[in-house]
Amino acid sequence: MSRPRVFLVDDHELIRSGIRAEIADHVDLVGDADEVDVAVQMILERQPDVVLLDVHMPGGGGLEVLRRVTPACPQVRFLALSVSDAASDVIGVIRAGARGYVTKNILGPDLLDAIVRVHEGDAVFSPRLAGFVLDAFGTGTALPPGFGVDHELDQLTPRERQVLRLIARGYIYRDVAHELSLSVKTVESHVSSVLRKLQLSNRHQLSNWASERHLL
Amino acid sequence: MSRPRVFLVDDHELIRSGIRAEIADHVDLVGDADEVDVAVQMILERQPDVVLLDVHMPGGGGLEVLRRVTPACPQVRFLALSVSDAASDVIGVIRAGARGYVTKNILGPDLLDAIVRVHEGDAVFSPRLAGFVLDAFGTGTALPPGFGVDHELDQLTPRERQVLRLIARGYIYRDVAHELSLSVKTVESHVSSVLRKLQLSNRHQLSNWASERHLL
DNA sequence: CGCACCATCGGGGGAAACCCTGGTGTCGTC
DNA sequence: GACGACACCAGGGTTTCCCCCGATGGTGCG
Repeated sequence: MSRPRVFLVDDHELIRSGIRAEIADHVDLVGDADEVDVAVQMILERQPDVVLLDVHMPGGGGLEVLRRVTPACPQVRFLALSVSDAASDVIGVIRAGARGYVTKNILGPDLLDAIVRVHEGDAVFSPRLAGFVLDAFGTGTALPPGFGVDHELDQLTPRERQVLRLIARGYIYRDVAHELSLSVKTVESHVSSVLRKLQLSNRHQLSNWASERHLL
Repeated sequence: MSRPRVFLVDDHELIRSGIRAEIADHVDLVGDADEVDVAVQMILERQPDVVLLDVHMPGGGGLEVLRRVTPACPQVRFLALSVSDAASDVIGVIRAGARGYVTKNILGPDLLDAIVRVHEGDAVFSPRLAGFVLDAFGTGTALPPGFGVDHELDQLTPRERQVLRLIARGYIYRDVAHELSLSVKTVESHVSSVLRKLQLSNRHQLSNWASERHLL
């Protein structure tokens, strides 16, 4: 596995430069940002392998970044970085799709290790967090591949899920409508709702989203 | 395509060692097992590309292995291996998700070929089975995903394959054009050719087609 | 009852995708 | 040189997609 391309999001310049100094020799730092909008924009452009993400930031915090990037770029992995070890913070970002969570008292080499492991697909937690994270999701072993958690799928109504499945298979609206005995306009409505709820922008992303979660 | 990582499940040590001898020089044998529980456990751990699976085994048989592994690891492909050529056995494992079925009188080189082809996404059946497998599923074309064999991909010109890859990733025509320094009209041309050659009707089906063959 | 949510359907508009026809030029082969 | 395969581009038309707005019922809840 080659050097991970890492993007850094934190609102404190001091912290950013500290982290840079710790990890710059072993990863490719492809950029950093100190606010949500800029971060989202740059991450989408530069497609890093791993985003180091401060959880507490003005403008929605790391959660907002996660929510806006993940639907469009699910292959970008997030490692949350926070001074807090509050359960709600941890659970929040994990549900939003982060692949790990470490506190800022982590040591440089350990941070590096965490980045590498997230890059390779592992989920990484500070030891004292690991326990209750696993508790929160039931058994630990059920978690791993693809932490994503179907929090998002839960938001959909039954009808929307039904439409989603057909759309994801490549049906055009007309055929979905015929299959479900609906009008095309109704199908459009449902698809719009699904796209809005999953924060996707078109049905191509929807197909990918569905196939990544094996919903076929 | 690199050497497939193969796992072997059969309750007869003799058969296992025979198969090992036949194929060990050309694939990476990452393990074997002689009972269902152990097999499931090890397959989940080692994530082979292809599992050679005996259909008749104590403890539920190969079917049970399929049923327990596939939901967690859909990317693991199964090639069923059996002394039986009974229709019910064949249909059963195919429905459970196996990508192929060969009888044990298969010759070493043919077995090797079958493994490689399953690894590459093809579906493989002993010649005398192919007939009624097709019957059982209606028309041949209803069989896939992954049956039609990649004669289809061979039909495409290099440029068409290049366009295909980008389209399958969800690029819109304009972006494909920009990426390849073409006009949108040229991209349309190529896509049209691809759709016609693959007998698909829109780019969404194309995305699915590509992702089933993991061409990303 | 009011209210929120869901499912259904519609209009209109702009962008994108799809389809067909046809044109150019290059290359290799017969 | 003629022919075919391929890559490239264009015009013009139809369909599909996506988004905005709106409307009607049904259902469940405080």
